[in-house]
Amino acid sequence: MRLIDQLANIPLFQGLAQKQYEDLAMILVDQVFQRGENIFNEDDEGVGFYLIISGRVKIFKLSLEGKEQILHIFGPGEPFGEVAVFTGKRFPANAEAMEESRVFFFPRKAFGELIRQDPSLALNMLAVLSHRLRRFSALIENLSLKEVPGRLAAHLLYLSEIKKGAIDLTLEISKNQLAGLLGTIPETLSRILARMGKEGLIKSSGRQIKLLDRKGLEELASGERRLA
Amino acid sequence: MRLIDQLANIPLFQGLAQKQYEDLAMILVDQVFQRGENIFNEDDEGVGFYLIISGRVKIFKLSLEGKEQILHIFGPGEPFGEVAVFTGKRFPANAEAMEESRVFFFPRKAFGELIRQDPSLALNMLAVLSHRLRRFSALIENLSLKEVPGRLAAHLLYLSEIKKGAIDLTLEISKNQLAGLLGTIPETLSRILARMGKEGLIKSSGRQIKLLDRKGLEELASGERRLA
DNA sequence: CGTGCGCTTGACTTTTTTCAATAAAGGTGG
DNA sequence: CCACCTTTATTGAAAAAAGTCAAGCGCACG
Repeated sequence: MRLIDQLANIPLFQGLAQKQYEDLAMILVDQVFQRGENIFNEDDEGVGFYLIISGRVKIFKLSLEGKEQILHIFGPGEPFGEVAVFTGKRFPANAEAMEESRVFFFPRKAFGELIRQDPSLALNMLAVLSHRLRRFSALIENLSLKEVPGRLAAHLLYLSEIKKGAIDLTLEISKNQLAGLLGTIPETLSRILARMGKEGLIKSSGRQIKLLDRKGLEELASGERRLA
Repeated sequence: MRLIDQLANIPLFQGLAQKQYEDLAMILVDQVFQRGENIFNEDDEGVGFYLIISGRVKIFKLSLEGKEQILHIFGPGEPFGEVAVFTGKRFPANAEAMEESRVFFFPRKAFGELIRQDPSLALNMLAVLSHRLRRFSALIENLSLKEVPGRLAAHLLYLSEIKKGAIDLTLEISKNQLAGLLGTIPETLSRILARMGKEGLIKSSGRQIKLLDRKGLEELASGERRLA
């Protein structure tokens, strides 16, 4: 019954009845995707959703010219593709494994039954979606209200916050991907990183970034300050 | 029983048991806001959510310099502020009545009880949130992947689609607000409208906009074409 | 009838992207 | 372990897009 224990540790499935775990285990499909492998594409039929067991998956939009805007990067324990399940429409974005990733796939119909039976599951799912909407609000705010240095500063502070205020950060993604996450391109990111370094706000080498002037970064993020 | 009938016609409350309508009617607070009146602010405690009965409400973020990014414009039958209910955190944006608006307020705790009792209510709410995430994905895509002419073209086509393909559109909001919705400023919007007119894509006067070259607009929206 | 707001236009500045070239890093097979 | 090749990152110069500032028009509303 290893599988059931695994499910019980997922936040999304917290606090369910034993029977629910068994049912979940019955309907899921265990899948593995290789690094770079495509999981689904925008406009594919949304026949179910996924839950990451190990690895990382990026959800992104693509422009005609090939520029990509990353919407999310998800890791273990996080579900993705649920929106299509509840709207009954197609996936609104693409999903690709960033490294070898194991995921559980939950078919739409069967999962719908389960959720109908257990309000806790529905409430958990509501919390997940709400949290996601909140993150999107922040992303939209950044994209439209801040220029790139502000977005980057906000992102660095966010990373630091996740690490309980740590000053030494290690990027978990390539700078190309970070650019995609910030809604810009690698060249621009590179320049801004360099400028932040010159102004003594950060010290960056490779994927290591050290925050030297937190207050300065906060001012940048809020728009009170700008880079020379 | 007028109130209950009113509730039964709201998509969010579709298909509930009679008892649920009575309960909903018991907990709601009937409120009216004047044009321009503030309903809640970003970072206010999320003590409940709202449902619009009549009027229109805009949800928006504000930058330090006062530029506003409109996240949503909601009308009758649409709920707003629910994210705070399910995350237990503060509101992620501001809400303001765009005209005299009547809303029902549902206190967080009481509503939580109801949702726990009725999976249909939870499922409806999931559908609403999913739909919203989908719209946000589109907004993010537009903000980061398209330049302003493309966003405007996409928006005009969207308006036309809502009107079943009508060619004559009437803006329901001021151009200032349209600018906020598109993530730009009034001056830029004004210029682009003028350029689209010169190129024979549209004809605009005041709040009337006539689409003259749908294919051209589609090309703009997808990035295949650009304005001279 | 004047004040104010929404809208437009012009000139100018800033920010970001594009294009191109090069450097550094990382993995693969010999 | 090294040479090779691909991917990732950086930098400069030029072009394009959007934003700022300022001025002016027209229309609604008190």
